[in-house]
Amino acid sequence: MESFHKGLRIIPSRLLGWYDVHARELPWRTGPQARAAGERPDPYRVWLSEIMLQQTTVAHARPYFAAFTARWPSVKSLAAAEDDEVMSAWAGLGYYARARNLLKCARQVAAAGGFPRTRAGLQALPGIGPYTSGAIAAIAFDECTPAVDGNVERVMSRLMALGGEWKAGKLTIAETVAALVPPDRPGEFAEALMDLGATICTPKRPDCANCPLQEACAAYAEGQPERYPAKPKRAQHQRRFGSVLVRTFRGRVLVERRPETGLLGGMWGLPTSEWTGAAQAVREWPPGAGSRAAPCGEIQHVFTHIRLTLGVYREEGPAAGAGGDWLGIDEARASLPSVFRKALDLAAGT
DNA sequence: AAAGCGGGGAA
DNA sequence: TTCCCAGCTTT
Repeated sequence: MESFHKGLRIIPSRLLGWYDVHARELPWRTGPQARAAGERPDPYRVWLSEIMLQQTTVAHARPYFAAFTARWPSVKSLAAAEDDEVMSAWAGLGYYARARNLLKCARQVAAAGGFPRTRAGLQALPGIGPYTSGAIAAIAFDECTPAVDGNVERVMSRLMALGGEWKAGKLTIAETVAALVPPDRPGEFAEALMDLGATICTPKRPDCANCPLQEACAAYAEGQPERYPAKPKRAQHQRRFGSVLVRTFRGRVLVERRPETGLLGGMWGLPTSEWTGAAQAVREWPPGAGSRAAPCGEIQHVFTHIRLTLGVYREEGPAAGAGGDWLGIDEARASLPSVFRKALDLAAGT
């Protein structure tokens, strides 16, 4: 037990020493050398990156971060954007409640004249929870507070060889990390822990030979670090079926605004049927399809908890009923969430 | 406490 | 296929 705690105590210095050499270079990050030279992170860029990175890989978020910061270089400029501009710019990144909350948050922050500088103040803002508040407070404002994300949970569960109930393990991890945060470099400690999880202490086949914390790691000592974390299995996807209409006219495509809440809330969508459990729904024509609509195949798409198959129907000509919204084909392709972009691409290729 | 919420890459 | 990714919000 004593060696266990002794091992834990060396973690901050070992980790920061490793980070000084191996830190990932990321567009939203102020690296160890720049920090040492006195450069400070921009809270806006830290916040924007943290929101984009929620349950999202660095590779996926990277081009979106570049596009957003080019178009909206400050929280003030983002706050002044139209809702639709932001939702469309977010298209393809997923978890669209993040985009709605992003705009709400930007407007609150702009109205207040800047970001709150404490964890508690940050967490009161829309879209900022326990992890993100800690990360921004530590990275942008040097608050001595932990930032526990999936990477950190994995790293810590291995260091401590946490078996048993995962809920209890997460509490232990939160307490342990909180006690380890070094007051002089809280933000870099958070970044270092995440970098270690992303590059060394990976979910499968961790690179223990190059880990700066190897001698402090209980899971390494056991010989099977990949056994941790012992998370419960997730529920299986439900299967759903439906159909979708790609109606084009004069180089534009008919779209409709989806309800503000629920799946793909607030995004543009294509007219689609109810999604049911009956496979034959794929062959039933979507609402608004006329007599000249033509089936052009199926698309498959996986959401967090739904595995969806949609029959795609294409028709040329104006809508029979009341107008609706029309977007240029290219604009629609860029503004639609992935499931509808797939349908659009299928219809365009047939 | 549990469920809802996207999308894509890696193994 | 399965897992997981710099999680948060709502019920």
